[in-house]
Amino acid sequence: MASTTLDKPAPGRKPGAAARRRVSVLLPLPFPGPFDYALPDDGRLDDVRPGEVVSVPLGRRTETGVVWDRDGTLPPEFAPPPGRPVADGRLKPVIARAGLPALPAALRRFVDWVAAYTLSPPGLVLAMALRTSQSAQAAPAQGRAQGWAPADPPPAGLRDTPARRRVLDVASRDGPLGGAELARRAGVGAGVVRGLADAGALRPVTLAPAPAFAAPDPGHCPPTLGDHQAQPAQALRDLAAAGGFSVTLLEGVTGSGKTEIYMEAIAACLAKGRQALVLLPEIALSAQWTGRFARRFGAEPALWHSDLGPRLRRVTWRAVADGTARVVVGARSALFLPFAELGLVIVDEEHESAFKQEDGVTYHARDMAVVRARMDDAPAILVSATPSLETLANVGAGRYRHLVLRARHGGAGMPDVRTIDMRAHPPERGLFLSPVLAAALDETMGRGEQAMLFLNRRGYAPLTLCRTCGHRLQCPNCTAWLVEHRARRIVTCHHCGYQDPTPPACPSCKAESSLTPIGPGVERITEEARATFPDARILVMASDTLPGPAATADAVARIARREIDLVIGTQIVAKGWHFPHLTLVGVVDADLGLGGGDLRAAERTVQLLHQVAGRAGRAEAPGTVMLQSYTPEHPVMQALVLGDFENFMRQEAEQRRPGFWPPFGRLAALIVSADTPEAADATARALGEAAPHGDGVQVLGPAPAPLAILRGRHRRRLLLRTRRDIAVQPLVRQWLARVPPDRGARIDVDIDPISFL
DNA sequence: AGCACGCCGACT
DNA sequence: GTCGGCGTGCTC
Repeated sequence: MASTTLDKPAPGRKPGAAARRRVSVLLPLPFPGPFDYALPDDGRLDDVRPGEVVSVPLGRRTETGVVWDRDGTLPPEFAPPPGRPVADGRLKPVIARAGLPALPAALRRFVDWVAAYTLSPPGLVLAMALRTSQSAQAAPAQGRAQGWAPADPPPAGLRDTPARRRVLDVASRDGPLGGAELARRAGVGAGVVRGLADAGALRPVTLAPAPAFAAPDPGHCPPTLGDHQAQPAQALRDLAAAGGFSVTLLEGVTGSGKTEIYMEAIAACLAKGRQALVLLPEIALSAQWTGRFARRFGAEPALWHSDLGPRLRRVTWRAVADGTARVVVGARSALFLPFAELGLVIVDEEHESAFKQEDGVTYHARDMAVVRARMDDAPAILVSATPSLETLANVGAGRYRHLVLRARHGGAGMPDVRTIDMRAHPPERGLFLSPVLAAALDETMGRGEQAMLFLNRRGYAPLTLCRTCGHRLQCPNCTAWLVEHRARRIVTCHHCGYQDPTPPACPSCKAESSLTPIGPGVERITEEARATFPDARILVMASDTLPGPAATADAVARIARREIDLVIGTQIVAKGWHFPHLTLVGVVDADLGLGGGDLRAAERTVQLLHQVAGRAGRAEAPGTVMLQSYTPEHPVMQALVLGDFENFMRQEAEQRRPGFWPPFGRLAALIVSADTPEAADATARALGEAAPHGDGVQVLGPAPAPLAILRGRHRRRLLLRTRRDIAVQPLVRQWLARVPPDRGARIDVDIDPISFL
């Protein structure tokens, strides 16, 4: 964008007659670019600098925005088209500074980059960085506490008593303190302090607010590293100490000690006086992570995620900006914090698809973390036991460095993974656990060890069918079945949240007790396990049975205390939990997730099941993993059985390379949604006709989206695929410009789509 | 995103 | 005769 921050009056012209001095201000609203404002005539804001947060008039309201500068930092094909400049006479003046710390240049460049890459209005990206200012505006600058320091020189003729002596000693030794605290530490009553103040021996001072975050100490409790860890740990320390942008993949099986190794990089970063950011895919993991961090560094990290309270959010945001928060651990939104001196970015479990934000601005936090690191000229570390093919391809191309931890910590062996061929060992009719798995569970619990059943499906059954007329319970708003949740006596849609009491009779033919559950969910597996193992202490872990991070942490603690014999869970159990007494993991349906034509179905299944398998056998007892499958010969099952992830990923790469599928090509998805199928079709057809074409460019679709109706909106999809050396953004931008906007139909763009629904 | 203006139905 | 529905358009 052409407008620079401060256009000084052209030399030789009279100020006033010349162009008014204007500033670009980016507002946290969905406009295509920043707006220009005049500096007020009184000169109050003449020294306003890029990044400063200001309030400006917009229409008849007042908005908070950021003084913006964009001096050609984006590659031209990424830069949004410049807006028409507004005539000087129509400029409104900036109202005032908002009293917030300025957004650092690296963050401003990052906001521009993310907006250009994701084809989002930059203001909406800025909104993520300002997600705190609403509350910051409301609250006045924090009130400063009153404290007392010894008067120097002391007033003449001060009566000296032992109590007064102690107060003055404490005040000079411990620095200025509040009256109550001073009295407490000196072991005197409040009257003594007041007396000294009245006598002029204590002078009132304004106390700096206590820092909200204690400084972590890199030397607090350094780990004793195993032989296999020493070298990678040193490599990461060197990287963080040297600074400068780089990306490193830290790969190591579960239990190889990846966390303690990358904490050494954090130590080096801290020692260098810079801040570190750690991204976790799910905030439920942060409790466990925070504990480890505190043991290593003697202080808690700052936490950042979407449901922090407004007060803590504000305090944290400011502490990150002024540098008192040295280490932040958080979810993807932490990428947009105003770090004063960011020196390291870590993405743990980098393969997790939870890093992809799907609503609002759609971005992949792993990829944007790398961009953020580049903006701050800092190293990035991607961590995983099962790295994504994208990251492995970057390693293969020499763009990323690679550190591999081979051994498992403490000498524990890798779990023994086998398949159970469900064709040869079918469960009894109406049941879902094969006799082989049931026997293994029985034996494990008989030895006093813990077992786990994994099934990535919530509820009782994924489909409910009427035996009389064949009717299936379907969501009224989506192309999806209603899932029965027997414990809550409801049927619900997992896509839009619709729910209804479980109908007593078939809604179609009115036949009584004719509705039959088809297939298993965790609730149904739990029912089966209760019947098979009546004495076992069973705990169910699913997102709808664990209402928050605290409940999740409590469940994990109960398992660790051996109050549970059998854990039955969905996705949530796959996370990096430490279960020291768990020795058997049974995967109820290992084939689940392989169907459905998703580009990454196989990769994701391997990653998920490997992660689940990693819960087994961490301490002395070796673990066993049993995969119930109808296709045990499938490459996914073989990769898990042989533990040969590397070979599997190589094959996966060779399947994607010829068709230029990611990571060997680029994708952009266009999702058309409208109230009626006709409106959706019309816009989808118009997009299809205006589709870009050329060498290395291909458009697939339009086609009904797999979820053809979602939340009552009819959806169509188009997919743009290009060679890796062709950027999709300019193509999509021009493409959309060729299609006239149609009221009622909406087009959402998803760059690098992960979900194909 | 707000907040206007703007032109068609049931009410004091 | 008005209050009010939310459709379209604008905000430097």
